[in-house]
Amino acid sequence: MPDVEPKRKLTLAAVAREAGVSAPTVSKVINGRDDVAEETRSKVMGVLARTGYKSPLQQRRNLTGRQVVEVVFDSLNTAYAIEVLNGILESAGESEIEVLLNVTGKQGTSRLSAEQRAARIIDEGRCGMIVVTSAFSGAQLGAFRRRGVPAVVIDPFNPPPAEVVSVGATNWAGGKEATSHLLELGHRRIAYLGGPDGVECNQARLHGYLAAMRANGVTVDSRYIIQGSFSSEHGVEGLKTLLRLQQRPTAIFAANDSIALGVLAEARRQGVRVPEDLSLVGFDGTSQAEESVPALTSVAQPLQEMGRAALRFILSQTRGELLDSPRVELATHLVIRESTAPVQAVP
Amino acid sequence: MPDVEPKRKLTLAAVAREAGVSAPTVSKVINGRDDVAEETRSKVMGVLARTGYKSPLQQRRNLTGRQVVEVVFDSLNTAYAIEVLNGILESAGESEIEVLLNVTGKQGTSRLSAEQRAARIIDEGRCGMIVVTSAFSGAQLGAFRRRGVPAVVIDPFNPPPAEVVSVGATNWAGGKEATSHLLELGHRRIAYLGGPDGVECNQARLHGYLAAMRANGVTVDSRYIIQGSFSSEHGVEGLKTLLRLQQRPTAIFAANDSIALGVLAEARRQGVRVPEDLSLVGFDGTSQAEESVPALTSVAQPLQEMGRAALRFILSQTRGELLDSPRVELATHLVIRESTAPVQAVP
DNA sequence: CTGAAAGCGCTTACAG
DNA sequence: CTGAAAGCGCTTACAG
Repeated sequence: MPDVEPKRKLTLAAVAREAGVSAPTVSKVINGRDDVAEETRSKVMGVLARTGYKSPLQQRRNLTGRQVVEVVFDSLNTAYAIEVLNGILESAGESEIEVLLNVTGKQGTSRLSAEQRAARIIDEGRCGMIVVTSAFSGAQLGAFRRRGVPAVVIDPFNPPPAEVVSVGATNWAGGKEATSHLLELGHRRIAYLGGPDGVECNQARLHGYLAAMRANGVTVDSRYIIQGSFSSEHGVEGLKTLLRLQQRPTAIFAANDSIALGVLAEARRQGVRVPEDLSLVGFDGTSQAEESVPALTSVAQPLQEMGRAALRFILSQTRGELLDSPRVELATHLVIRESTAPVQAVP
Repeated sequence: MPDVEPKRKLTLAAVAREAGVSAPTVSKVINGRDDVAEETRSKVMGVLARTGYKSPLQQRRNLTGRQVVEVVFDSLNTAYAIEVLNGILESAGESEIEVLLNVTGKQGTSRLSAEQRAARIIDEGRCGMIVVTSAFSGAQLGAFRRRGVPAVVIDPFNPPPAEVVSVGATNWAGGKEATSHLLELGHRRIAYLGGPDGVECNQARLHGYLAAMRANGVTVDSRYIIQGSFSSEHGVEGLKTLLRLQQRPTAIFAANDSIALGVLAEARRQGVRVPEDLSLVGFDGTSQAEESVPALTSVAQPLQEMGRAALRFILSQTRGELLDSPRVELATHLVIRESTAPVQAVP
């Protein structure tokens, strides 16, 4: 006989009845008055927990107020960030979740300490937090977990503590695929224009590149590896440096599309033709790569899907579900466009 | 004798007394019921605003949380939107206001009616709403105002009702300046690749163009005016159409940078050199214009500043201040880069 | 469209 | 400590 009582609204009075005390007594327990016998208090607390009583204020919040997830970016000035954000927003729209957006800028993690922020998130009944590229240290992320705030990190700069869920892409495999593509086109002098040295996804891409080179028995000239930042400026400067070499590379694998577009712009200024004189592969697969002339061959990350996955994981954690793995990597795939071609006869 | 009555808590009943109506009536106004005479409603609204009445829920909320402003975009897929958003976020950060982000997509104004949305905004103690490019009809915006939700519109597609504050740029003056620049370079065959026909800022830019042409005694060939959408595809198609004309234009004024970049990409494919064969001016002054090759001459809008201004106006309204004008236009300015040059000897 | 009356759910003041 | 009674502030149902 299933429990199909006509579900009346759960009031303080009902809790009182259930607990065998008066309404004022329940009120006192809820409001933390101290003029309640310890035995009475725990009896009432038990009923409150069991029935899941919510004050009208809380009920109201759950009715009108939709759940809110806090999303923190270090910056919104990249196509990468926008696509991830769009994925989160789209997914949030479907789940009727609202998105509170925070951009911390380079100065790091804004004025609030991790503790203050965690307290606020709990206080205001938010369902969790998504952190995109850095902005929080491992220690800070740990603090969230300890306070019970569901948190998911997308492409963390450093490996997060084991108990924090993180979402990324198969950067190593992507780097390997990009480089293999160039090798298959006959290129051997392939340069790598990387992002910030210590950042994990950059390292993974670099090592994918190295793995492909090694697997093909190609020795890497160390001057062909130039780490820097994920910016078009780095692409511009990187190409300038590479063109000054005696042995110019015939192909460049750039660690993201911004770098690649910087290379493309500088190549045009220098009269270096892409792909005739120089093949070029980017990473990210942003719309910019598609729209450039020549259109850029690039390793596409499922950025929107990463945003969507992050939100999904927040919701799972909110529901108390356990995730299979604290680290999820979504597959990248190489999109071949116009910026890569077979190597020319080497002079 | 200053008014130093012992400040009793401001209740709904007190507001009713003050307004000379009953408590139920005030309750109806607050909850947006429609069975209230317009006159009564405005009388009560006046007292509510003057006394600064807050429902118990709101009172509670002001104690715990920070203020939240809701920001609604139709899409986040343009550099334009990102820059406006960054302006809002920056300004919000300084004022310790949080930003709730909503993207409605093309389907229009999401699942919620204006009434529901307004109710939710009030209910959750949000301080107002910024709407960027469309997403709400004039009638809907009016509904917000009637419910007392401070609202500011940035670049509305249609002129909003008089009582709604809107922020934009001097589109007409900008269009005129762009066109004058081309005229000064000796161009006479100047085409206009516009955005959606009915959208106000596009019309203003078009009429700025027409005004400059007329002021210089240049007759406009109607085939040189092609309205479409604010997209690079429109630039691509527009240039194709223009190149099929017997009398090709020597210059194009594109209604935004995306269109201009579409023109640039197609020009490169067709072997049309910019600026030697074709001068090109965009509008918006986004970073894309700066980074393209050749760098794009463009009418810069102070997009970040527009975002900042919108948030400022929300806060003024929240404080009950009256604005000097319901419409604010920030100045545009022409940034001359590499995509414009003196007209060549005409064949 | 308005408001007197009844109602709701929680809290307060206080007698026991 | 407890709870009957009064109170508070808002909302609902409905007569006019």
